[in-house]
Amino acid sequence: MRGEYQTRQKREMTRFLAEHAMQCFSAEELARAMEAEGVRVGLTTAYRFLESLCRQQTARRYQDARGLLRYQYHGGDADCEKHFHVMCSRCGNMFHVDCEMVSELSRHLYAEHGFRVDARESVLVGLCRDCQKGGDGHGADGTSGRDGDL
Amino acid sequence: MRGEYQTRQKREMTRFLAEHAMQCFSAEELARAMEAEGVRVGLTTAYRFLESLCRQQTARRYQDARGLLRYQYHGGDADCEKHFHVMCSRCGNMFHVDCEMVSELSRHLYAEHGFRVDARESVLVGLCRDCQKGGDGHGADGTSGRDGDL
DNA sequence: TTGCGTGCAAAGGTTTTGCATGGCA
DNA sequence: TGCCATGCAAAACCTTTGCACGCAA
Repeated sequence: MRGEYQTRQKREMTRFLAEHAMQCFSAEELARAMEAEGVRVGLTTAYRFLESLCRQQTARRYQDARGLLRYQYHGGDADCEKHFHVMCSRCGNMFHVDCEMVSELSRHLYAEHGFRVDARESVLVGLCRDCQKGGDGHGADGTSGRDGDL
Repeated sequence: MRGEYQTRQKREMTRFLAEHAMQCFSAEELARAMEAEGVRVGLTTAYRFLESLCRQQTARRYQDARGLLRYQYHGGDADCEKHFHVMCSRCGNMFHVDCEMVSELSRHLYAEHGFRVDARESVLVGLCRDCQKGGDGHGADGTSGRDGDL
């Protein structure tokens, strides 16, 4: 019989990510966060789970400023053609910016420069509002309660 | 005495990169390309050389779609605030797109969304002109004679 | 002669894979 | 019972570091 099994780990990771939708986690951060919730999840399992979410298009994968793979759960309803992905080089988080300039930019780059942009995969880098304020930053743990939109 | 030494490896790598300005190489690709030119350069040396170019601002470092570190030599005269960096997800090369929309976009994102973009670090992903034409692509070796502007 | 540069080998860190065991259906 | 899922350990990968030797100045 073919099909996926519902396991404790998957159920809990899914719940956790849904509760922290749009936040960004590396596999290790997720595993650690799960442990903090009282659910031990192996690193391998976290990797496999996050990869499967990406395959199902319910999460997005990207590399943060240090080259670490991080994942952002969006539940499948993120219409990523319509917003920019902006990543803060300081805290490592990624945000969505809903903006009418996205389509304008895509159109322009194709019409004038022949380049077919994939907005889902493109990431603008810079400083988010919080990190511009200075201070010592929040590290790149992705768990600081920030949500996915600027 | 403080100062840099001019060695055969540095001289040859510099020459090669200048001849292939704006093309993208990983350390391994560079080492292999040098070998093809009859100059053996250790992988470590290639890494160190490319990193030093980045420190001197004569090259830029980025990660391609597979997470590999790749370097683009631009000789220091690239005014990267004024163009987009667009990376082809198929061939892995990065191109510059001189475009007046860059500053417009930066201004807009800051004014309307509070995000301070760093155009030098930002990479738009998609398909370059060549790869849109289909065919089997050229692989990601960065040595296919393409130059850095679309 | 001095000390920077080189390249091998080894270490480092992240992600993936192999495999025996455990758990869902 | 039959598979799928899990997690440990090990492998795979890319990149960086340590160190002895070579070479530029």
